Formats: sequence, C-alpha cells, structure tokens
Amino acid sequence: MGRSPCCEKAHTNKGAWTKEEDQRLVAYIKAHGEGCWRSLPKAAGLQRCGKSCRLRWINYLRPDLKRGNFTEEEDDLIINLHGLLGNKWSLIAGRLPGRTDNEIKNYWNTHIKRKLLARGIDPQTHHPLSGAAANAPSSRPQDQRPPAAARSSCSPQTSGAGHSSDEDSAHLGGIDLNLSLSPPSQPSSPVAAVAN
DNA sequence: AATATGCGCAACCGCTCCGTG
DNA sequence: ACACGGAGCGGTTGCGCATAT
Repeated sequence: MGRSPCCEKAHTNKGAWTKEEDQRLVAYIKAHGEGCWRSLPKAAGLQRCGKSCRLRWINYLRPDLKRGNFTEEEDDLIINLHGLLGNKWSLIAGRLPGRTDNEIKNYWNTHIKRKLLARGIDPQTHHPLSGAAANAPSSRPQDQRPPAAARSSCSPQTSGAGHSSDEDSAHLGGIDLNLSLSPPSQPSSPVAAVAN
C-alpha cells in the first residue's frame, strides 16, 4: 500500500545481534521500560529497526524467559491449544509463561509436527490421517487455516485478553483452558492450571 | 579426516489490526 | 467516515552446529 518503511534501512544493521547491541537494548529498557519501539533504537543508540529491537527483546533478552527443553506437559498443552486456536502462536505463548511465540512456533514446526505425524495425526486439523494421505505431510499447510474465528477473535485485544466467545474458557477433554489472556511474562502458571 | 546432509534457532519480511487525528 | 502511523503477528528464510557417510 505504499507504506513508508518502518525504518531507514540504509542505516540499520541486520543479522545476528552483538553483545554490545544486546547490552544497549537491555540497559535502555531497564531504564525506560518498553515504550515506543519505533523511536527506541535511536534513543538507545542502536543501528537497528524498531521491529528488530522488539523481537530481540521479546524472544531473547527478556529476563523472565524460560530457556531450555519443553516438558511433556508443555508439549501436550501446545498441542491442545493448537487444536483449539490454530496457528495463533502469540495466544498459545500467552498460556505458557516464559515461552515466546517464536519459540513455540519453531518447536511446533520442528518437533511437534513430526510427533503428530508419527502418531498418524494431521498436525493442522488434529484429525487422524486417513488412507493414502496417512503418511504424507500436508503439502500446503496454509490451505488448512484455523477457523476464521481464531483470526478475528484475536483482534479485539489480540495481545491482551478479550475472547468473549467459547474460546474464553474452552474445555478440552475435561481440561479447563481458560483462554483469557495474560501477558506471557505473568507467572500465572496456566500450565499447572491446565495440567491439573 | 573431510565432506555432505539434516536440524534447530534466530531473525527478517510482509500483512493485518488498532488507535488517533 | 476516512486516512495514516505504529505495533503485533505469522510465515519464511538463512546461518551455524551436529551427525552421518
């Protein structure tokens, strides 16, 4: 739509972040908090796009991140939530404290997809694979998009709370998922809530 | 020991949504 | 009511590391 770029690409670094850049970003956010990402790079003295700073902070530098392997509980929770919400990684991440949408997305694509396929379950529909297609991964994942509800319902307060429909407190086989959202950083421990 | 292949993670890109003037 | 700008999200890609040959 002819929108102006989010940043001056000619003057921004790309690729892997250096330690110094990380330190600058962390120091700035500690001092000023998460504010306007667009102006943050300049204010923090970083040659980076605001989007890039936000991503780096959320996915890597945030102090409350839980790094390391996913537990079986988390596995199951992700599978259940994906069955309910589709590829709404941010919503799923909201139920897993310390995990980021990017991390979950990667984990899904590299581990869980395979796991489900091995069990004969279609990772997109969560239905048993049938007949000839049983061993064939779906060729076009995008073709099987989550229900439209998932897409639109996340909009009112996508990154906050705001599912007023059945998603709000969905039940999966007796599991109360209570899908009202809280910031990923909040240690509300939904895993335990769900797993129990 | 060297090379090829596969896997996983981090980051980028483009699109959509929401708020504001 | 409309247009614009900012923020967030999901999909995709690239790079580095580990393992197999």
